[in-house]
This record gives sequence, structure tokens and C-alpha cells, in this order.
Amino acid sequence: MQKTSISESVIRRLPRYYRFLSALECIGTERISSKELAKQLGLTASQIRQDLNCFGEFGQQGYGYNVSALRKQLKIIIGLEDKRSAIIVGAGNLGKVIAANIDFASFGFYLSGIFDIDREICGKKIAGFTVRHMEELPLFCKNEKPLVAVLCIPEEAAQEISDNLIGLGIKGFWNFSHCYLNADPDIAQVENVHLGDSLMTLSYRMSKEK
Amino acid sequence: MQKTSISESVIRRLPRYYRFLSALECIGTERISSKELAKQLGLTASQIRQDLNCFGEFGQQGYGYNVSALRKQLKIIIGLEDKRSAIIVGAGNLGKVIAANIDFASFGFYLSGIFDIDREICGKKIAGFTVRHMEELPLFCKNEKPLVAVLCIPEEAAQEISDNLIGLGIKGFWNFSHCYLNADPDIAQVENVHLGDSLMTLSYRMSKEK
DNA sequence: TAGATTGTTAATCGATTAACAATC
DNA sequence: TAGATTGTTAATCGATTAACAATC
Repeated sequence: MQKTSISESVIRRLPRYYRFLSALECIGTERISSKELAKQLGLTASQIRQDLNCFGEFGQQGYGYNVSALRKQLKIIIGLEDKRSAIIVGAGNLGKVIAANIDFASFGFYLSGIFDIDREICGKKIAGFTVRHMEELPLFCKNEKPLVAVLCIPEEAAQEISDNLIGLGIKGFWNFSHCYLNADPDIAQVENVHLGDSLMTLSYRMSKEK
Repeated sequence: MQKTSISESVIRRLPRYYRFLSALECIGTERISSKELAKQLGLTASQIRQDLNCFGEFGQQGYGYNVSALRKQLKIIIGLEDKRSAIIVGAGNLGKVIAANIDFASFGFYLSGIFDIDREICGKKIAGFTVRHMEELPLFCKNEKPLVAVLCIPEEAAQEISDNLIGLGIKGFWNFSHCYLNADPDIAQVENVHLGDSLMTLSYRMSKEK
């Protein structure tokens, strides 16, 4: 189905393609050429054709790409049609926002539980879920077998907790704690969301010293 | 002070260097070689030396780099010692989390105001700031001259509001709305935080179809 | 058929890595 | 001095862009 190994740069562009095609489909556009797509996304037509051809031949000479068909393909490629169990670990402000605002279903996940170490928070309802204490994790994971953990915990706790979670069968982390997790890529995938780094790059570009 | 133009890849690595050096300084490490730094960060020594030499000569042959001196330099390079006014636009869940959890001062910014369009929210206190109505923005910007706006608003509103803000003198956006803003890089810098795209890349890597 | 646009190969460009003289 | 490690130039690698035959 796909070329040997897809580069990180290509993977990072897939969501943009998918979102743009979704928007096109919404407004009823039926077909689009790589040239037009490139123009709208600020890329080159070559690049888009190269990227898509990593996964198959989705276009037609002389016509271009069918918007809904290509969108559907990308949806499958990115894995958005899967239904994978996810838990949130850490029910502070950030955990709450994510539970309430991320539509996991549209990313191929469903939320199956929210955990915190603070007994004050446990028992409260967030986004329809009763927050459980982290000591319930082993049993919960044994039964529910969540695949992914969203880490909304402090930096200091992240490495230890993620190690434990790997032991409980977690295979992927969406990591909001301010650290880079150390995990064997054969065992677990880590997607770091490093808000501080993001703000620093903005700071760099705003700084006068250039 | 610096080579003609710094590549995006280098800029994205600067925050990691800075954070790692901060951690080293915390535990009292005085010097470090590019070799050791590379090992710890999963990069190559060459790359680190190349990156740093974009900005100056901070090391010493036979010794390596002085941790606090290099950290200090990076702090200046990234602009973290600046004091730039920032506002939050959109005081929903996300705006609240950012107001409460991001230590703007450590990134070279200070929060000067929080705005929302919903009159229900206006007047309430968030992180010590009284939420103001967005119609106060023109006057506020004229007086306070904020440089950066953190956009915590829905996708549909983002382009229009950011255009208005540019008209009011805003020169940079930390954009949490789920869209890519269209802004002339000569006029305003945009740093997009696209949580959906981030989760999609994790989805891709977790998907079985490979 | 003629025009358009793909998939794909070749050329270019830029970023990463390796090598090494300079020097602390 | 000898060993270590830098700054920097050269070599390699990979990603992007250009070109074009295939074909709808």
C-alpha cells in the first residue's frame, strides 16, 4: 500500500491536506488539481503529487483529484476511521480543556477514562466522565485496554508515569507535560505538544536582536 | 551578530537547547561538550556546533561550552529577556488555561489584558485580569500597544479578528484557533498551535494500516 | 483530437554529517 | 606539552522542485 518509509515531513503535511479537503468538500467542490491545491496551501504541485504518491495513485490524468474520494483515502491513511481507546491522565485545568474540547472520535479515538492522583479531584465529573484515582489504572487498563494516554501531568511526574503506563500496555502518548519523553519507538509512540517551545519560537521571531 | 538567515529547523531546536541547559544549570553542571549535549538530546555534535555558530562563538577549544554562559546567550538570542506586551483574545476554557498556566514572563512577554466577545464572560476575573469586551480593543491597543495576541477563538472568527488586530498594531499571533492564518510575514508573525494536526500525526503512527 | 494533469524520473537545493586544522 | 574540543570547510544525504512521457 505504501512506499517503504514515509518521512516525518510528509506525515506532518497529511493533516493539512485532510483538513483542507474537508473544507473543500463542505463547500461542495468536486475536483481539484495538485496545482490549485498547492496554490491554496502554499506548497508546490510537485510536492503534493509526491506526497500523495507515497500512499497510492489517487488522481487521474487530465482531471486532477476527486475531493471526497481523496479525503476519504487520507482519512483512512491517517487512521481517523479507527476506534482506539484513550485515557486522560491528569485532570487539572489542561486535562479538563482537552476532555471538553477535543472531539476524539474525529481523530480515530474515543475517551474511556480520566485519571488523577489528587483525591480532591477524584469523583468529580468532567465531560461526562467521573475522574478516577490513578491507583485504579492497573485494573482499568487490564479490562479496558486503552491504547493511548494523554499526559496532562507535571514535568517531574511524566517520565515515571509514562514508564508505568507502558507497563500497563499503553502504546502511544499525547504528551502535554513540559518534557521530552524517553520511549523506545518500537514500544510506544510519543507526540509531544510543547507549548513553551512554541511560544519561544514566536519570541525569537518577535525579538529585535536581528 | 548572526549569519544571514537562520533556517526554521535551527530555530525549532533553540528552545530545546535552552531548556536542556537550564536543567543542567539547575543541577549545577558547569561545562558541557557538544558531544555530550548531542548524546543527551539525540542529535549530532556537528549539528549542535553548526547551530550555535549561526549566532556566535560560544565555546572554547579543548573545554566545551560553559553551561550558564551559553544558556544566557540563548536566552538573549531567543528574546526571552525582552518584555513585550501580550493579550489573550477569547476567554473560554482554553484562554483560561493559558492565562493561568503560561508563565509569560519567562518567555519575554507579560500579559496585559484578556478579551472576549461574550458579555456574560466580560467583567469576570481570570488570572488576576478582568475580562474586557472586544469593543474595548481599539482604545486599549492605542494606549497599551500590545505586540502579541494569543488567539483562543473559534476558527470562523480567526481570520477576521486577526485582520482587525493587525490594524490595531499587533505584530505577532500565537494562534490556537484551528486554522492557518493568512498574514504577510513582513507585517505579522504567526505561530500556529494546531492540536488537531498533532493528534492526527499520533493517529497516523498508531494506525494499523502500515 | 487537443488540453489538462497526473505519476514518476532526474536535477537542484538545503540540511545534516564527517573531517580536520586551530587552539585552549 | 598532550589531549580535548572547538569552529569551519567539505562530503553526504535527503527533501524539494522541475521536467516530461503517459493518459484521461
